Amino acid sequence: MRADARRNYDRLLAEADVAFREHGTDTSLEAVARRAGVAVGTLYGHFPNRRALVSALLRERNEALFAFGERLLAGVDAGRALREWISAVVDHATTYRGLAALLADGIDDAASELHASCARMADIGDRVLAAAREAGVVRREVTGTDVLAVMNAVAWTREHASTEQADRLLAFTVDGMVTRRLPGRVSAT
Amino acid sequence: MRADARRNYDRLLAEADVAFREHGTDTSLEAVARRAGVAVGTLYGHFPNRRALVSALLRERNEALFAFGERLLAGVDAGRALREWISAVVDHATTYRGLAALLADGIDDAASELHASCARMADIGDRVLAAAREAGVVRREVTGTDVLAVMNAVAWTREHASTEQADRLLAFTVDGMVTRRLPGRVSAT
DNA sequence: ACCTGAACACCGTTCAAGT
DNA sequence: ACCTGAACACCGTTCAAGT
Repeated sequence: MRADARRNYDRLLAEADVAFREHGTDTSLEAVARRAGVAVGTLYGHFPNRRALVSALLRERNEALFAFGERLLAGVDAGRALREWISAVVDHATTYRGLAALLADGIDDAASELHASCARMADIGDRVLAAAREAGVVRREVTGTDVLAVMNAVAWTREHASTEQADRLLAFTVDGMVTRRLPGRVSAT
Repeated sequence: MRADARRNYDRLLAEADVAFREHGTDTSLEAVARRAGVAVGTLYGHFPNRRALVSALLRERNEALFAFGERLLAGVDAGRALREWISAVVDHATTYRGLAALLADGIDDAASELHASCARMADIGDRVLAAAREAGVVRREVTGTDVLAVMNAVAWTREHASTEQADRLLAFTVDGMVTRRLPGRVSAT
């Protein structure tokens, strides 16, 4: 990669991060290019579409998330691992407004640049869930896609209501998935 | 209202319904006007913005929903009433793709054309919830906004995953909100 | 090998001019 | 009282022409 290309690539990523943080993933790509001091064509040269840009921005963050998941799997408390995994993914899906929708759609669309990381997330989720099931802490009918569905729904609720409200929703749902329940109190997440 | 104005108004509503059903609430208003055989300015004359158009389309549907809610309140089984109310609102919020987001945002935005109907929905929800609480079938910490949050989250999940998946999510969440639980089975909704 | 920027097709919204 | 359609400002995406 040529030195100037590298510089443009980095600038585009940096400005995209700022814009996504501020206006969500639906922000204008033209504006991103403008703020990066680059022609639109340059942006499209590096990132064929919006998802590719999002995907590139999430790269390191994804690695950290997956590593965290593996660490949870190596731990002992399967019930706690499930809760913490869900929380971690929700946090991740909340990085930019609009990201929850991209991720939810990415899992079903093999052509999406986000598909690989979605699949990886699903895989870790399956294993965390399997461990929790084996430990007898989740109901047997809970599936991996159930877990994905809660995570996305809760992330979306953070965008459209509040973090607090989303966490309450999460608490009730996890409680409905869990085998035992503390009497009279929503279980902590 | 002049006769031609009335005709344009009706045509716009009809075409908007078709377009919203097909492409969601984010569809092009220019295209709606075009298909209605009317200039864009005419559309804006009748409906100052997208929400006003959605709101007008939902009018009768809203009335039916509210009437159903009142009927539920007059019934006897408070637990069943809560479940049915949630289901009914989820169905309603699923009329057009993108509607769940509009409704979720509408409750907090007093200036939104959808705010009044959102408030009405919230009010009925509060009363249904109060009855369920009095009957001892829901946990005491469940709030009216918790109920709103589930409904919106589940409606959104219908858009981005599937009706089946959304209904599973709903079942788990309601189960987490409910006082008693059938052993080993997700309760029906 | 990469960048530029004009080109095309589309959109939301407003408003002077018409009837 | 209502409608028209041009006008303005914006956007996504492509691609011939440059370096």
